[in-house]
Amino acid sequence: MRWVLHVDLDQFIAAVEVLRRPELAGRPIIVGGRGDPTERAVVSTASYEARAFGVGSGMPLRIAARKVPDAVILPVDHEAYLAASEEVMAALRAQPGAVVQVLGWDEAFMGVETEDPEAYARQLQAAVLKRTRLHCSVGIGDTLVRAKVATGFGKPAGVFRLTAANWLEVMGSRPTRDLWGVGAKVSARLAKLGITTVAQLAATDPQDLVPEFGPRMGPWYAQLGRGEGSSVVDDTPWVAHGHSRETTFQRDLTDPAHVDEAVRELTARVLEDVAAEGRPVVGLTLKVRYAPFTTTTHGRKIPETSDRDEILAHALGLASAIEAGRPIRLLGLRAEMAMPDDARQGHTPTRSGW
DNA sequence: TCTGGGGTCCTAGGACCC
DNA sequence: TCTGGGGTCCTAGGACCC
Repeated sequence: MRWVLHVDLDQFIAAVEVLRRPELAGRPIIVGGRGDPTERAVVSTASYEARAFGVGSGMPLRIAARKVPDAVILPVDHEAYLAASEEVMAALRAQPGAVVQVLGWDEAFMGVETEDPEAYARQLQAAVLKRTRLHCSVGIGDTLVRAKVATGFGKPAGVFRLTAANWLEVMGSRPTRDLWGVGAKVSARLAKLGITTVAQLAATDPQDLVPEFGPRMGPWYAQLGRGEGSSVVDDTPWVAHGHSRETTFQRDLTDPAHVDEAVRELTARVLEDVAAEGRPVVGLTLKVRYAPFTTTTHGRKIPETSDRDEILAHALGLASAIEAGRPIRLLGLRAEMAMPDDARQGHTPTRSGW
């Protein structure tokens, strides 16, 4: 029988840090920014020991440090995590008959053919541990959504199966927020319609959600409530649509000359990534976060080009939309690239494809 | 209390064309 | 004075994920 497995590394970033510094094992570890809790930055990952103090991803580093007085605070080291990730994915691909769809540094879907998915999962965990010294949890499902949600029940280092047979029994009484793809905003809008639990969402007529969420998202949420959707694991290599870079300024920017300089620098950084792929740029989007917390974007399609000066001129053009004198906390620039004709759209299963 | 950085996809509404 | 209907393309903004 065909199964979907979802593999998720346990506290991945913190675990990688412990591998190269074994003396940190068992200590509360917080990884974020440049590792300096006096700077503006957020937590990338906290070890289980730090999570016990109420620290989690996305929390301002300053606050996390305050919550855990004797925490070990480390800078983010992308290269190290990428290298570890590649070893993990290689271990997954080495499994018998596995189709592997990478979702991020620390997670992947696998399509496998087996009569005993739990045994397959256990063997997989052992193989990953042997090759990388990292622990992972595995969700087993008959759809991508069910496998993904199942993993949460397996953590840490466990295995959990979620299928049509036990979906409502396990998930029915839980809040819609626990679903993959339902965040704070959507769960609030569902609640406004009287839908607060997964069971209630599962029982909703898909068409009834169209007025609130539109023709695609409405029916998709109803389907999500039932745990249904695609069960196809797709290992087509991912082709990025674009690349972006952001900078949070330690002190808010007000001088237009500094803004101009920041845009030039962002453009250069974005073009490093773009140039490495050798595909021309077809659009630019400038993101501006004014202090304290208003974010706006200014985008434009541009005539296809790889010329740095041309791209820079477009970026500076977008920057002219910035409100003069208003303090700026963050600037981001995204470059959209021309897509090869045969490229798959997106690396994550698309909402419509689920 | 102060909110990263890298992505993807969907929707609304305006501009424009026939 | 009252201003179609359908279609496409584009930008802005929102939402979500890791």
